[in-house]
Amino acid sequence: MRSVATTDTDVEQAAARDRIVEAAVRRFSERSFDGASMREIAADAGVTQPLISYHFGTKEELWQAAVASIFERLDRTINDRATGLRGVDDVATAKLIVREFIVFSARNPELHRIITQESKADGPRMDHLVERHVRPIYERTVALFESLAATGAVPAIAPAHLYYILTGAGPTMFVLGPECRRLTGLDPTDDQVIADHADAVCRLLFGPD
Amino acid sequence: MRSVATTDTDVEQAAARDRIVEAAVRRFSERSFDGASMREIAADAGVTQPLISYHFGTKEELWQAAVASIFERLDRTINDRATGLRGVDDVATAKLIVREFIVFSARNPELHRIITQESKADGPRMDHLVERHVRPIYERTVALFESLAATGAVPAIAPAHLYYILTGAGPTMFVLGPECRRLTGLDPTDDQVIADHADAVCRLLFGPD
DNA sequence: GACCCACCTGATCACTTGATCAGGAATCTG
DNA sequence: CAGATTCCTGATCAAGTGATCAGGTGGGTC
Repeated sequence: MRSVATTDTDVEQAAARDRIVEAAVRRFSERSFDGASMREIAADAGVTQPLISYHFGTKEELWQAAVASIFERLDRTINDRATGLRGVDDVATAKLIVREFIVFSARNPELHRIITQESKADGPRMDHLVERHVRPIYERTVALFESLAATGAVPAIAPAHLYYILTGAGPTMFVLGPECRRLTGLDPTDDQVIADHADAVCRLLFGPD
Repeated sequence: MRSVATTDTDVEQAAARDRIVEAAVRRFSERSFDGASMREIAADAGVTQPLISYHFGTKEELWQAAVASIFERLDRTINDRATGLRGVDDVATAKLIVREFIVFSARNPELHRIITQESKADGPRMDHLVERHVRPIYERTVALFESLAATGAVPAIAPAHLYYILTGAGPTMFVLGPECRRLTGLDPTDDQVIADHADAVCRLLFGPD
């Protein structure tokens, strides 16, 4: 006999819907929208394919749910960090936020993998991604860089360029995790490697110290 | 009447085989291996789909030919630049090589688009990419960074991290060209924008001057 | 009990995919 | 001229795709 609340198996406690979203994030980020099949995602989540249609309608809507899920995780992580730093020096806060962003990208490479896949060409998914999720982050980042540049904490480089330098230099090592492992011998999931990379990026952006 | 050498149309002078490779580079880089269909590529090249099988065998081999084509272009570009700089100061040469790499990535975003697609997960195509094309470039880049770091021209950051910082910070703005256009209003194919980005990256890597 | 409703599955649809095959057309070779 | 070779196409195949539908099951309400 089992506890009352669970269904029949006990390994799969999470609601099927949540497991589907998790599997979708994994598959979409690894294999791209076209490369990931709904049957694969379903099998990964331990359900059948029509159940995905039942919960999400189309593949497109499943993708949107998956994307919303990882961006929500990013927002929560950064916001928690920012509120925890209330009252601290602005420049020190910025450094820690940048560091938190890089660590997040290392632990959740799916986010930038999906962005990279969908933003290479115009299309409805790029549209959704940019207007619904990326733009707010971009605006905040640009504002941050502008206030930092005003105090001289960061080189006087146009914010748009700084944005792509940061979102390129920070996550790429982890987005290309398997390549990195093969090419350099470093383990991109290792905490020390992640810290080293965050150090390196921060040093280039903010200077040594 | 036409010249003797051409077939029947005069717009499509290039050999069909070359046009197929060009179309394959375009489609594979934009839509990923799974997302690009051979019929689409064929139509793009103005031929039929069985002709691709005739020239290249499988889709996998077509992909390899496309990849070889862009890496060849990169090698030629960098080598031409390097030989043209024979005898120039080492640090100055390095700066110009880095700049050339960024400009190339802006004009040929397909290369990093394909790398990003295939190196997110292990697989036969990642294997091919890394061992056949990326590793030689990585080795040369690491050697360059080590000699630069020895003279203090570049911060003392482990070469593997510098490699992913450079290959991230440089090309990302152009890999995500459509996003960049939408997000920032900047045109990532504009020569001035490209030069500004190369300036910014070089300034962070090599310091101001 | 009867009813409903949220959750889930097997079967099946039309469609696209990569691959294959037989054959056509032009050019070169003897 | 005949024969071979290269380049190319239409037709077709089995396999996999996303989507849909009828039905089934268990827990809750009346």
